[in-house]
Amino acid sequence: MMSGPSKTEKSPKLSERLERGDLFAAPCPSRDVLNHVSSRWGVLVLIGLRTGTHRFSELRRKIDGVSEKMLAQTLQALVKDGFVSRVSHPVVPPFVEYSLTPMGEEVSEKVMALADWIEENFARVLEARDSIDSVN
Amino acid sequence: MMSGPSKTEKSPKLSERLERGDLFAAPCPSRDVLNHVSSRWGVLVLIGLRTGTHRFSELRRKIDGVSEKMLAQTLQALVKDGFVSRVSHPVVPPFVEYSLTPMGEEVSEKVMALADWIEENFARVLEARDSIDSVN
DNA sequence: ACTCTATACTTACTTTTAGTAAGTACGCAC
DNA sequence: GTGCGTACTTACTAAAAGTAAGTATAGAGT
Repeated sequence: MMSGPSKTEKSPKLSERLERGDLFAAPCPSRDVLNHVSSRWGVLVLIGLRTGTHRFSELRRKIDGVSEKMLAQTLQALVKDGFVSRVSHPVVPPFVEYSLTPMGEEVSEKVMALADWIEENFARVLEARDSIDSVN
Repeated sequence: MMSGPSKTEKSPKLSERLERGDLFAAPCPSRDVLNHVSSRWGVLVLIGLRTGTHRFSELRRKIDGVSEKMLAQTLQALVKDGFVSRVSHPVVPPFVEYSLTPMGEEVSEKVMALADWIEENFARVLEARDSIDSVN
């Protein structure tokens, strides 16, 4: 009767986990990167830029529902992480171009694969929700 | 003079975009699914369950930093969407088992691919951050 | 001349969400 | 009978996201 629960999974030391970049370790810095990429708007920006360079307001119109504040914030994080490049032309009115870096295109592919899967299998999710509701 | 900014990208009607499940459309319901899956803890739960069935507190210990509240909330969303199955044994103390459904294994693969990419390329992100800092 | 629009942001403020800590029911070991 | 462990839920607090307005400047329209 569950005398030895598997709570005693062999636990590699924290330092070891961090060296390899273990996402399960709380202080793992790659968690931040993952969060930027998989954040609500991060995902959509990475996918939105796949068709090429966009300026700020163009992206804002494309990604329905994003606020200027959040778009700016999201872009800043992605630029800092090296996924997006920002080219600002010092004219008036402002003209700034955003595009994917080579690295950005790589993550974008992964993110896109995930998003595509969800769009394609959305009907199955709806079915699952229905049958679970009927169980309760 | 940028007289004709490309703000006039041909915009398919909202109804059309929703029919195809267009993530760029704000009211698209698959955005919710994507958010559950790509949420901070959703990602880690989906990856954590890949090695097999876990009970609640086992997962909590595995995913360092998650609170009981958030783990419960995350699991509930994933169960409702049909990615995770929950089997409760009516004993005391409580014994509940969580595991990936076939559908859950499919998304988990995509999520895992993304997470793996980030862990493998984390060094490149750090380099990017450094060089950007030096530009400013 | 003067208002209006557009750009790419930032800033103050409000609302929503996440995180923290404690509580719960029950059995078992000590 | 005191404390531990399970799988949660519930208040409360902190952090994040969302909203609205402000900013500088040029060109279009009236």
